Amino acid sequence: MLTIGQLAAYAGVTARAVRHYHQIGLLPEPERDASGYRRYGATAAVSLIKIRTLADAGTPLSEIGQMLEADASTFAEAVQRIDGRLRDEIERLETSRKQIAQLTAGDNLALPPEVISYLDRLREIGVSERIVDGERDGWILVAARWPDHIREVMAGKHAQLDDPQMVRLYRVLSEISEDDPPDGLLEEAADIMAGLAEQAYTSGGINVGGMAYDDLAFDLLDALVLETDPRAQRLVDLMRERGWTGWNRLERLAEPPGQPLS
Amino acid sequence: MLTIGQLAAYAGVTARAVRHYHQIGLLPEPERDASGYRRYGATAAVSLIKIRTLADAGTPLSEIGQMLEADASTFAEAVQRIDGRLRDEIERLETSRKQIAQLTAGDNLALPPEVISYLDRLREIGVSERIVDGERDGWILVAARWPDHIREVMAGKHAQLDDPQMVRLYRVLSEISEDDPPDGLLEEAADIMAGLAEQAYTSGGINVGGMAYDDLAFDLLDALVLETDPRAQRLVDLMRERGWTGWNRLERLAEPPGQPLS
DNA sequence: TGGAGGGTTGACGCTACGTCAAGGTCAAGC
DNA sequence: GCTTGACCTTGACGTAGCGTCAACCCTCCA
Repeated sequence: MLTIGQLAAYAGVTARAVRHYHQIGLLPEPERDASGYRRYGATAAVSLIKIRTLADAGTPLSEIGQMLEADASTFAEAVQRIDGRLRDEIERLETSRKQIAQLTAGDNLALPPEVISYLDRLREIGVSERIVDGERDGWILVAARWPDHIREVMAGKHAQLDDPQMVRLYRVLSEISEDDPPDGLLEEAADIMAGLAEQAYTSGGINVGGMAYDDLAFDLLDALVLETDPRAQRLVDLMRERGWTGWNRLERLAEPPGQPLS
Repeated sequence: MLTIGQLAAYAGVTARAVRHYHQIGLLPEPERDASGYRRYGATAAVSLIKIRTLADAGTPLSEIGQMLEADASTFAEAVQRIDGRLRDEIERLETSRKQIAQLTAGDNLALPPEVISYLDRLREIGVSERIVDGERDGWILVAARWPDHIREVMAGKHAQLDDPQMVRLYRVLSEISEDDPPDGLLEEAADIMAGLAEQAYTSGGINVGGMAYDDLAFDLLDALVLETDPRAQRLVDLMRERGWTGWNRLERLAEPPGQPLS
């Protein structure tokens, strides 16, 4: 007669596992000896080995009991089910591995390559790291909201960088984001933005289907800028003076500036 | 400002998940509005998306916090660790799939093919299903104890089946295992066994290195027989009268039968 | 003004055990 | 007979990542 430890050792499991199988009714509780110890016979050893065989093959404990009593066809059916689950799980993990491989290449954090190259180009232009970080976070929001439009949008943004005015704007914004920016820069930035907005307005700007102007994401983008640097509010105000409202999605004010709206 | 449900929807998770991230300190608790609702800004949305990106790639939540603050090399290191764990997990599941594929082929329950063919041969010979089941359980114990010797052992057992006496023994045992066996069969079985034992004894029998005669497994095998059918005890007694002790591991008695041992 | 559809905290559930805690038991050596 | 170490007992909490009640409060819309 075996003690629980001997039985467990024979089957290559821990005593705790055996007790667990008792608890869930998978292995019947054996007789106790005079001192209360569990005492096992050979059939228990056989049962335990069968249980471990199925468990090692990926069978959930909750199904092992039925499988041990099942006929051949029911058994085969169960095996199919379990194999299918294993396959799904493997597939999931393979997907995870692919995704994590994408993350290895720097701090891109799930951003598509188009965005990464745009950020790199900003750095080349001399845009401050602080601004680039802000851009990155913004694009994270955009990529989450419109994963299928991101390439189109980025193509447009890349083109915009060919305009020297846009480059100038980014550089001015970089200076503004410094701890102690020179005076007058805010106004200069607002002037450039207003010019670019005018240009975009007449040429039609970047219009991508599926990106509705009243989308929550635009509000989030605007909010993100203000959360990142509250001084941005000043720029918004200056733009309003110049006849534009909003930030990531500039719109021409209906009323001329200086006039009360109501 | 977003409610928890809106934030969750934006990132493609459930509100419960967001609360969970608060609980474990992965995402900071936001301000509450007048009615106690959590109110989130854009940075929270960015953080949440970053968290999900890493989590979807298989990063444990407990490590995501540090990863988001890590520099590039620390980050890459962590990615390596996680990828390694994913690889291990996939390997484990692949192994499970292979094992479960083995189980598909009938009721073999992880027995090596040599044992399966032996059991099949027993059935061909006309051995009762009850005896075959008992044999199967016995071989499960043997295979668990000596997985590396099972082929050797089975070769010997296959050879034994070429002896008509052994075939006769199995058939007699089959009859005995019936609910109402004829008289005298036990004696016949004992006679055959004694003869076979004598034969094995003079020829040296099956000796496989690594299988010590005092092994616990032999006790288990003997116990298994008695647990499966207590009437086997009668056969053990008859064998003792014929000068043999044990069952799966017969040994010649030192004293002649009928003499007191002390 | 009522009801639907949000939100709040608190708690248990899931898997397959690992790991204490606080004892009682057994076998061996002195 | 005593100690010591290894083993047994039950009970309970911990793990990962949330899902799912329960019981209640808040908001918005017809």
